[in-house]
Amino acid sequence: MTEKQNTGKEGPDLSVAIGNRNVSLSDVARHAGVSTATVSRVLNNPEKVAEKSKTAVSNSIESLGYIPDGAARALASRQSRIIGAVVPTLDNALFANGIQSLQRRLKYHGYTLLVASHEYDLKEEFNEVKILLRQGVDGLLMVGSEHDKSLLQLLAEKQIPCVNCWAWETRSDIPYIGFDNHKAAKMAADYLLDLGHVHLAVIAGRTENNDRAKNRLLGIRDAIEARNLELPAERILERNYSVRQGRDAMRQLLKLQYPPTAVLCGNDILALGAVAECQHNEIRIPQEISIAGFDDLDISSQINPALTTVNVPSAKMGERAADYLVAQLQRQPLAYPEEIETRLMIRGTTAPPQHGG
Amino acid sequence: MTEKQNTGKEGPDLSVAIGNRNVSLSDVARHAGVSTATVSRVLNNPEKVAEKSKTAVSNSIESLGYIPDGAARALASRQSRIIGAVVPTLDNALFANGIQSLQRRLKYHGYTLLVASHEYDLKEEFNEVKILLRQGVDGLLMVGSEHDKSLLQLLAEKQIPCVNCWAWETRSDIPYIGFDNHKAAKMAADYLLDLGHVHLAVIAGRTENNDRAKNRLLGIRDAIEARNLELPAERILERNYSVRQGRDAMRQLLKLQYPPTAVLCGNDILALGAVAECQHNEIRIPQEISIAGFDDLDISSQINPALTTVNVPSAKMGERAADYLVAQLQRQPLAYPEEIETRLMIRGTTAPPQHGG
DNA sequence: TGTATAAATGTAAGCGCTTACATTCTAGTG
DNA sequence: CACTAGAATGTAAGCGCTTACATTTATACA
Repeated sequence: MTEKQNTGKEGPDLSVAIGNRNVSLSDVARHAGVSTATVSRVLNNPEKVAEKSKTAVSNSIESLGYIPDGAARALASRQSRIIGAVVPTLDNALFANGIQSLQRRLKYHGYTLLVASHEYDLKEEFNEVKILLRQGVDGLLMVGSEHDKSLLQLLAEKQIPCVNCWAWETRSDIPYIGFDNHKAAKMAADYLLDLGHVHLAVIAGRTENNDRAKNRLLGIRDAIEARNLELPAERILERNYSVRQGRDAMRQLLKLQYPPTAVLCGNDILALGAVAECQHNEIRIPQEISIAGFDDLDISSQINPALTTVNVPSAKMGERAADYLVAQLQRQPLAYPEEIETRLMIRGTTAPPQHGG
Repeated sequence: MTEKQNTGKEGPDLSVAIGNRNVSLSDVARHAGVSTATVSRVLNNPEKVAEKSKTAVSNSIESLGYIPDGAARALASRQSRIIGAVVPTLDNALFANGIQSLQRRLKYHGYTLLVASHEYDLKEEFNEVKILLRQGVDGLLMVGSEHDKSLLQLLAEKQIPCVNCWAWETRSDIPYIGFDNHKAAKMAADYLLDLGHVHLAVIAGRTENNDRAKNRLLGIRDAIEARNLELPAERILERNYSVRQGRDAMRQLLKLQYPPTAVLCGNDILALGAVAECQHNEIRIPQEISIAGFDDLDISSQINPALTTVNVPSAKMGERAADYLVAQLQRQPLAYPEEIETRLMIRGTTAPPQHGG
């Protein structure tokens, strides 16, 4: 195929040299002796190309070390094959896990993931979405149900497929693939109440700008009030996502005149801290106090005693979200929002209250 | 599977209106009564534009809701303002934390982060880098010192600023911003040896395709051999990154005819498992057995007893990496590779061996 | 063998920006 | 006032692809 006076010395690569210009699609076309359109087709619609030219082009691509230019492709085709995700932070096992799984699945579908985080600042979230849109993402994943007003408006304008995760709502403009934090937290609270606990306390995550934490707290409160019991303010502590803060909160609860017999935590990290603090004070779990978490991290089932908690299938959620977004992009009408089930994992940190405690 | 004529009665969606074309830079130009070049200038070199047209353009941008098209900009300017990072997985607190910090800092510099993960598969890593390059990243962050040969060649061709993290090497084509795993692990091992331990065991992370785990193991071995002691094969266990596997490994070590008096773990997660298993068997830490970790996760200082471990400043590393890459891109020659210091955090899980144990 | 049809390929017009270069405007100077 | 340097702006040529449409080639059938 020695086109023109092209010294097709072959051999892998080399080329390069002086004018460090990257090899472009038209270089490939020339090298393979076809038009640029044909090269583009073997890249995007190989079924429309004759076997013969397909192999010629593939060989040229290989030997020139051609890498398509995503920007040019995105500009011409109006799609970037990039999906954006905006999460509060990666520095939270739950999100990291879900995002990892989202990414794996997107890769499987041929998409790439662009992540941004807003650190629990809704204005910042809006800003990040703008940046992602600017970068030309084809689809968008967000966390929770609380967003800046302008965000929703922007999304409506842009008409980009998007999905909300880690939460669940039925009436909404944006589809959800997630779970009902309120319901799940209520389930955990009901379980403790059924065991006979009356004096509950809550170590919640920060609820500001965080509908997940808010709804979990609400679910617990609703469960308690449904039984005509009370959850006084001094028994509701809000803490940042850290083991240390979980410990601090528990320390404070233990100082109360009538300490709770059961503590519900907004997430496992706080629960782990609560457990640690009790052990530090030689308070026996679950005999003297019951503790429950939320998330079911890997570690939670491994500590002594193992933590009772609500299992949140983050990985599954990430996967479904990927499938959903890709289906939307490929106009497969089968895709639909989905409520992911949570399960109460009853383990060693909970038991009925001590009689005559 | 009603193909075709499927009227997507479905839920939300609603796809598109009619003239949904996005507003472009030339729309802005027309609206503001200037040329496209001027609009572009106020976006990229505002100092070259007269105050008057600057405000006119800004107003038009605002009122039209213009969002620049990143692909077009990247194509024309040859830079995307995107930095790529390829990590083994996000599902590891250490990486998630470093990436979070990298991202925060990149944002500060006006860059966006594109993350990929290869799940400890070097071929896959190469593949991911190709994808990132295709997407037009301006710079690249990778983890560790072991990479596919073709990766290095590709990088050399592309001439893109890049940096290796979570490892440290002085002679290398690629600059490092990280720490010396060998040295740090040796430091931990030396500490235990200094305490008088003779029968050490190691629960290492998976070393295949993982130079960090490999070097940590090597550092421990070197420390031991430097004292003419031995580390027999049955005292070296390799396990995946999970608390459960840490427990399993410790269980196995405890079954040995002569159990170790001290166990060095390749990371804190494994160490947490090891601690849990001992507690489960009512083996007192540190009286009967010493355990040390590596990474210093948030939780490690909060358990009882607190875990002795090597502190790895991931967040700092991510930040420095961001600064370095951006400096390279802006041709600021001040940027240089940097060794990040690790520290041994001596806490409650380690003590001299029991006499006559 | 000729013709209709389908398959394969080529041609060339953009996609929405940036930027080199050309042009116009402004203000300072003799 | 004519002239000039420098600032501000405009013009238009791409950047590397995709894709509608035109053209050529292959295939089937009478």
